[in-house]
Amino acid sequence: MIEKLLQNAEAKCKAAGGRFTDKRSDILENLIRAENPLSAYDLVELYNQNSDQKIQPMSVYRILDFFIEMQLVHKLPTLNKYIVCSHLACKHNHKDQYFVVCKSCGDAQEIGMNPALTKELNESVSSVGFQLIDAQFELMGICNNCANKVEN
Amino acid sequence: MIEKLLQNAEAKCKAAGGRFTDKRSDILENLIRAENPLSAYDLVELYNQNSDQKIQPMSVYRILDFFIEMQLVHKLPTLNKYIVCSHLACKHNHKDQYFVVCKSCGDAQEIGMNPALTKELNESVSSVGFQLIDAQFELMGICNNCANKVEN
DNA sequence: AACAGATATGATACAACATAACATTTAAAT
DNA sequence: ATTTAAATGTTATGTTGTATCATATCTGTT
Repeated sequence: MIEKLLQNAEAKCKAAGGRFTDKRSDILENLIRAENPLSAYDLVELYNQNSDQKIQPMSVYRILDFFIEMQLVHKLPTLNKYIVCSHLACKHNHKDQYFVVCKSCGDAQEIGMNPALTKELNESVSSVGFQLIDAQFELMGICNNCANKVEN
Repeated sequence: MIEKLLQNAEAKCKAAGGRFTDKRSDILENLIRAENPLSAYDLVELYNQNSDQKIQPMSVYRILDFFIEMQLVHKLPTLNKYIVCSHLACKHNHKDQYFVVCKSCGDAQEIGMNPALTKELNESVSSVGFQLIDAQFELMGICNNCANKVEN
């Protein structure tokens, strides 16, 4: 299963003229296996624990930037964490999506943007004199799991 | 004009059982006068340049947290900067809003969320098993000013 | 196969953003 | 006047991210 995702990722990188090096593959795999979004430094630690090789933060940031450009990874700026794109398995591109993040457990879900929403955002942004470049965003919420556990 | 905004802010803080100290007032005023969102360290510098008193980052962060709680200031996580609420002049509360940030000049505009959008977000979030807590978010765009200057 | 150019990583240092923890001051309420 | 809570001071440190220059690796061309 993960193997498939990695192969698909590799294909996308190569199609875009990028390489899919061992380090990139390992970092991506760690991010795929993670249940929650991870920070760059989380990935440094994970890699250095599980590999003979060592990696440094600078390299992880570069690798993350590369994957973000490839649209295989998304950054969640409110958390300063990174999450794998939920469409790794697909062939086509998904430009417009947003995320809900559980304030309690940190779980994040990607949500595809429906056309009506895209339209609404574009229009409202135009109305204040802007053109939309990137509609990706995050919302804060609580997942049903956590909502049931705590009565906060 | 600014005087009015500050008075209004003071009233809101006091109504919520908070104080509106000189430092808080000065920090808020600096943020109101700023044309763009400012970082906490920008505010430290501004304050220390323009006042006999000195302030430290820790205090600025505390003051910003206070104002965010009072809903007088918003944080823009993609920029790590802070912006005054566009409804400082109003009496009523405005919980749901989002922002467009110009990638070129850093200008940010607050946009009120219309009910249809709120509804759409709530529904889509529910559909992936979450309850929405905070619908505030940022979009990346380019303002017409900058769009006309550069042909990028 | 050897080279040239582009892509990727190594290594060190540092910048920018943010919080922890404990002490002191200031305001408000009795 | 005294107590209590709120706000700020102070120092240190944690976290996130980038600049810069050197080295290695891959890819295509001859």
